[in-house]
Amino acid sequence: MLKLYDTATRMVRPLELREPGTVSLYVCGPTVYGPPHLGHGKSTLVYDILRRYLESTGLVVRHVSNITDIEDKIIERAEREGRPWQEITTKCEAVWWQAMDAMDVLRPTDTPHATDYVDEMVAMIGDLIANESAYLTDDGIYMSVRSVEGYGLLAHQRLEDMLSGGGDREVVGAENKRDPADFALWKFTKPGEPSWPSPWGDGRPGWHSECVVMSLSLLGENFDLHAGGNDLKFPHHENERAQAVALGKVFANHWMHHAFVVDAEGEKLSKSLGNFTNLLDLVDTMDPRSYRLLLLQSHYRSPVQVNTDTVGAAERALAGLDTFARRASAAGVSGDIVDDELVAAFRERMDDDLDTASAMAIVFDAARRGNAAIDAADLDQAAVLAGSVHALCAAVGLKLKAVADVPADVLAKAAALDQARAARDFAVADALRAELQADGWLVETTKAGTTIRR
RNA sequence: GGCGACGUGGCCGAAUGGCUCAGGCAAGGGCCUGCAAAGCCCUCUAUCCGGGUUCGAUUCCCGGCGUCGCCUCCA
Repeated sequence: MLKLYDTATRMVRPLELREPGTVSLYVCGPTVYGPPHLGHGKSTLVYDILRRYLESTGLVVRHVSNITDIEDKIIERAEREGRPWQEITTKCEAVWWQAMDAMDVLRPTDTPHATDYVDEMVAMIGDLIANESAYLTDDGIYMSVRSVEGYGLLAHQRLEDMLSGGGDREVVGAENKRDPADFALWKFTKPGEPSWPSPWGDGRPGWHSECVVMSLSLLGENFDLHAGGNDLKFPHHENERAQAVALGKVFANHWMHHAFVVDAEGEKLSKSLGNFTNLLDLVDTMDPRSYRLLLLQSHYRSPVQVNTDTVGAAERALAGLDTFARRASAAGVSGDIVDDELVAAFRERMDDDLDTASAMAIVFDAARRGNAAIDAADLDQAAVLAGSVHALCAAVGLKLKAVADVPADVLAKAAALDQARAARDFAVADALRAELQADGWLVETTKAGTTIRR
């Protein structure tokens, strides 16, 4: 069984399932107001890896990840550009899925949109007012965090300590709040802003109310795992939990948070980073699988640098795995047989808080031994290793390419190259190879014939 | 000011109270090859500093230095 670090208890502990055989997972999704950045890529890849791994062990994963399609940033951009806010959210969401598809990230089983759950949010806020956990002010409804037992569970700080420092930071909505730590559940609308009706006046839900309603609505109380970026621990997740707890509901059983994508100085990602402007740029210029492999070679709770150097190194490592897949296929040993011991070793590493780096070390080692087996013409051994490597890679969403896409004219040139070699006309053969290489192809001339790939 | 994380070889990056401290990238040598490439074999280099606990610490504790995160919208 998978053991995961739990932010609430600060321990690696077994992920206990509410319903045996099924994992209920909620991942905080994007606010759609701009192109996805590298950090979104890490987030979605980390949880895609988790999900695929769980599924590979036979579990059913109910994976809910929302689209936040109403939020201050969306409104700001709409106003700034003089466009309808829906135009922005629709466009940005389309771009989001485009990037997800490029990275081969599985669509969540449910992708609730905040705007579809406003009625439920209003109902929940009403309940919070009714039990005096929330109160009405001139500019909206606020949650009274002092009323919540155990507030600070994820922040691991007492409220007083959280509020005592911070230097010159401003307290949002200070003039209306009873306590500086209180947060907005409902914001009354200003002219020209999107709004929904409520018993207290037209307005829009606060961000923290969106996720708690969507997660509880789709997954129900006491769902297994709530996940997101490190920054969401506090206040976002803390505040989601506060609302559920105030209503007497049991919220997530386990909390998972991943570390950021950072720049060369170890600082959190700003707008553009490294040599990539955003996620679309990365998937356009590199093999998107190499970003997945880069993350697999580190730990999800460690910060990671994502730039052309690090992704490039992963791309070359990936090329080695592809080569093994290709050689195995050429040797006719690309079957489905797996080595149970390898799978067990792999799972042991994965089950230990997703030690993907060590798990991948097992895969690389298997690929190396597989290549050696092919060289030694030990095809039985090669078949088991090839099948295992394929299966283990697939378990973390990495699809190896056993066949390269090569256009007919290039293949024709390769055939000509082989004819020249057969005729021992090496001058012509070398010229043809140089031509192909000049066009960006990797050319391998072997006894068995020439292979071409990118 | 409060809370927390991190500091491993040329680079990235796991693990670990002792047994030769993964793996990837890069580098060097070799095998193979018409030559390359790919593959395989071999080699190379590390646990920030100072104390402490211990038979023994990179690992645990304390201190220092350095870096970063959260406390405000944020994956």
